[in-house]
Amino acid sequence: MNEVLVRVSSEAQQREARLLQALRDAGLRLTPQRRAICHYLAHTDAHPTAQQIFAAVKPEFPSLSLATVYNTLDALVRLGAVHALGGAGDGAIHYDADLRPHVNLACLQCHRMVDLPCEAVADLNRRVTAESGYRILGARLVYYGLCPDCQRTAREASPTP
Amino acid sequence: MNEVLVRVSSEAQQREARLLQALRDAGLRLTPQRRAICHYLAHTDAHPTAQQIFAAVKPEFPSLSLATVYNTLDALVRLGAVHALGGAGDGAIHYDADLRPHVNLACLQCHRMVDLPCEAVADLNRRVTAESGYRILGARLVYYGLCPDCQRTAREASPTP
DNA sequence: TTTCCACCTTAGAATTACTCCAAGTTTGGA
DNA sequence: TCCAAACTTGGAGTAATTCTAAGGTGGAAA
Repeated sequence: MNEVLVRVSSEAQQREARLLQALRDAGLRLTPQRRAICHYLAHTDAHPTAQQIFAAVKPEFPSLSLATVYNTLDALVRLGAVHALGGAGDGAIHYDADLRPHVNLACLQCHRMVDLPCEAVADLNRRVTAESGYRILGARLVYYGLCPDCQRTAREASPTP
Repeated sequence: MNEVLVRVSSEAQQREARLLQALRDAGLRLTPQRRAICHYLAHTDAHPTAQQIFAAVKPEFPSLSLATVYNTLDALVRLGAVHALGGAGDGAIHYDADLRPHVNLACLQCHRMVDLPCEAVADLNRRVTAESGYRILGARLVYYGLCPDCQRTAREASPTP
């Protein structure tokens, strides 16, 4: 196992510990279902929807209900432990347990969502902090559009730039 | 009528003209329904959902169909003439005809949300467009934190920064 | 360790936002 | 004016999310 993989694994474990601690601190119970949901959220780089989380955790808990997934996600979002990213064009909400400042890119056609590390985000953070008078605790930056692949598809369909 | 109202009205008229021109330029037809939807979008400061637009325009066009609203909004978003803002917590998509760069500031304590005009947003837009390879059609930039009033309240309650 | 109850999970029905479709209507160029 | 392409409409259909009532369980207190 190389250095990068070790570091990534460590980050995921830290994320998982942070999610569980947030639930504990709020006086909420750590049921096996909630632990499994937090584990999956912390260890994925995708930005899964509630349905995808349900499908991923279901094999481990065959009795798992969608309502439990929604309940847990709602709690984590209200505690500020995960970010809810909506409007990817598929009508679903995507969840992101990575709270470090970054831009999310959502494709309105294929509905995939990816991260974009961006130096300009730090600059925006500084300016918003300085100009707003707010004590900034977090940010959700989502850009919507067409990914390179879907732009190519659209151009082939209608050759009007 | 004072100077501010005149200026606001002028901006709304410019927005409306821009929306209609975008449809014309794309070779789409300017039906009365589409004109009414553009008029409402350009003259509201709220970020209405498709349902709200439908309810607002319906009195003028009793035969108006929701499908027409969605069709028109879809065209305007694809043309980049309005921004689609998802994930407001209500599962619906909100539309914004104000393309000027700004961020939303949400206070976690008093739950008020305000706009912050910010030059740095234009810079971020440029960088995201250049670095991502995406065709950007919209964005939702939300910062969470404590507004000045609630910071003062929090300091008085627990004097540990 | 045992008890107990407030909180949690579950299944399925209900709600809501949005999309699809076929038929009738209208726009805007020729 | 004429007409084909584009648009509108109403209703049915799809998918995400929320609600509800009944049974189950985590974890603090005894």
